[in-house]
Amino acid sequence: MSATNTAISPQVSGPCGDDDCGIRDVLDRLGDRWTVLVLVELAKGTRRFRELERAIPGISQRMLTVTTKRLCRDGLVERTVYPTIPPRTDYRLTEMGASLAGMVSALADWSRDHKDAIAAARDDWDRLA
Amino acid sequence: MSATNTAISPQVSGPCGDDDCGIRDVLDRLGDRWTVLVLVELAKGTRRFRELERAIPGISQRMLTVTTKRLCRDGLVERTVYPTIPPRTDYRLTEMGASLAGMVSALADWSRDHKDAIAAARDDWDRLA
DNA sequence: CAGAATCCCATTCGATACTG
DNA sequence: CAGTATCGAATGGGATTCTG
Repeated sequence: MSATNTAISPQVSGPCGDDDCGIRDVLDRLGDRWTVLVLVELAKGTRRFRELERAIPGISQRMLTVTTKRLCRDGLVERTVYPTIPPRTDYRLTEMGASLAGMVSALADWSRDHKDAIAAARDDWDRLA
Repeated sequence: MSATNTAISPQVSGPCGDDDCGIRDVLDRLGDRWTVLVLVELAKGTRRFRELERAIPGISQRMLTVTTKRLCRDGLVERTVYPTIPPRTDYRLTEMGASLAGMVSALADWSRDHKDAIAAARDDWDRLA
């Protein structure tokens, strides 16, 4: 791998010259259907399993379990289990998770700013299909 | 739950309250295997089909075609065809595409800064598996 | 060179049912 | 409540072949 110079390229600040540095790991999570929504919801504060489920319409129990588990594995979310009856589990962002949520927020801002332009471009394209 | 206070939260500026605004459209593209790499390569300048293919090791002709086409459809990339023999096609970012590439760059920076921490978290998790 | 078309496998995800 | 387990459909993407 070329570990030489990322400083030359003017357009791209310091991302990844030839390979994908670590961005694929991140995008593989962000890219799936639910991770971002869970992240955004947890950015508002600590949530229980059931609260997340209700806050994210359409998510299945299975996918919520899978998604939160992956986030925990990556050190982005912390899980606290209270062995009460009925059981209770709290999910909250770690510091790193909150940091990522900030990035997601920026991306969400971008998306909102450009969603109309994207939709218009698609219309043009599809009309000429 | 309190649906009032997004202004209190310091981490999340103004993303999307309950739904996913337009961010899913963006992440659906960014999330797939090759879009980001094409974006990063085009951020360096105009590229021909074959140049992109060589610059992105492992991509198949099919996926390069599919990926560039999707980017064109979304108005992020412009295609210029020269009806010569042999044919020649130039790809370049639109203004909006360059803007998105900037976001991707920021995300790549974040990924690089945290990839070690993420890897460490995964190791910890997997060790207790 | 720059694709389009086809085949096929792997992964993802939704729905459902069951458990401590 | 907070999960786990299993199954089937849809999707993504690789390899290959063909064309202007």
